[in-house]
Amino acid sequence: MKIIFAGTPEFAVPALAALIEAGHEIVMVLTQPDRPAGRGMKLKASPVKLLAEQHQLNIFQPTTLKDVEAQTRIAEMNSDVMIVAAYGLIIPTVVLNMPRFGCYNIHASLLPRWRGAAPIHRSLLAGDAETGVTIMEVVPALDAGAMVSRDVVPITDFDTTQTLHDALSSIGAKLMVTAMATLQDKSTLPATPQDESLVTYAHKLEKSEATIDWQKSAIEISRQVRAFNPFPVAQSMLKGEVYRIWMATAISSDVKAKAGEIVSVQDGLTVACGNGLLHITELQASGGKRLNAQVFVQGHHLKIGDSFNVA
RNA sequence: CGCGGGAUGGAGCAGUCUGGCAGCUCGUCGGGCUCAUAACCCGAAGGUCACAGGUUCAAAUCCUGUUCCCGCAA
Repeated sequence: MKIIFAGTPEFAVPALAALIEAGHEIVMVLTQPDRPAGRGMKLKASPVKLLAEQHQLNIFQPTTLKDVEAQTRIAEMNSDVMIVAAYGLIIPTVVLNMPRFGCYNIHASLLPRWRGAAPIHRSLLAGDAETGVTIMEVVPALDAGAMVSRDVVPITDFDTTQTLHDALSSIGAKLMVTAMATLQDKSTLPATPQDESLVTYAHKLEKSEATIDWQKSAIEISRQVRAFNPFPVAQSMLKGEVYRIWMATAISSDVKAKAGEIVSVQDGLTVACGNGLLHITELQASGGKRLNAQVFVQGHHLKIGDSFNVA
């Protein structure tokens, strides 16, 4: 089939790769314009663009899809279907209607739960027992289209946004390839509408949510740490320095100590919370690399009784 | 040239301000203790202090340039 692929970050890469592998004709790849990013603020190409370049695909990076010139270029493709995976630009209705079989999206949650920008983070933060991927029709309203297929992934106490992201993006790629095979075969894809009464929204992460409040329970803090790995990373102040906490698990315990206080430096770092203890296994000092907590302790001379700022 | 931190035996760090014997916590190797151990005791090896130049009687330390790593911001 003649496919237009619209995606930007790493999440979308496996899907594009799988569609190429499946033998579809990718007539155009839409991705966000190169932006200044990283240290030095050099222009940086999106992960999807890098893959598209490797396969010498037709790349299009408009700043907006609202102007007629961009819309004309897309219309000229005479595509069968458009696939959207974390593209990041609003797609006007006129563009949604261009491909013969319409427009399909890969979304990293079990819709209708967690529509919106940060579904993986929010499901982890909320302590959901499971998450997943949904393939659905793209409609003008945000992530509100009828659902074509889905797959469920359990969330463990050791999952992070990183691990779920990787798992979900590869599942999404498989589901989309299957969906496209059905569409090619039957020229139609059955879809069931979302139950509007179960809708929740996954709002974008705010930087201010990254600071740990040690008065919360260890379970909540552990979720926060894992939800914020690999970005923007949970952090806390100690002796005037910022430390980024990369990985931590909750321990239930009766140990009495003030919230934020270090209660053990054996086998990593253990810190008292409002309820229970947080066992930190990986962290990073400013200017330093992320380190296994045991190794970290050897050089940083932290003592029992040292305390992180409570919030 | 967006802002800032860093590079020191295999790992993580101190020492740099105020120039004067290369240190700490581990790891590794050897020995001891032990029924035994990731425990404890004794000992040893392991360094171009990122690279290049400069100042000095003397540079990890002060000055100049370069490379690489990290955080912020986006």
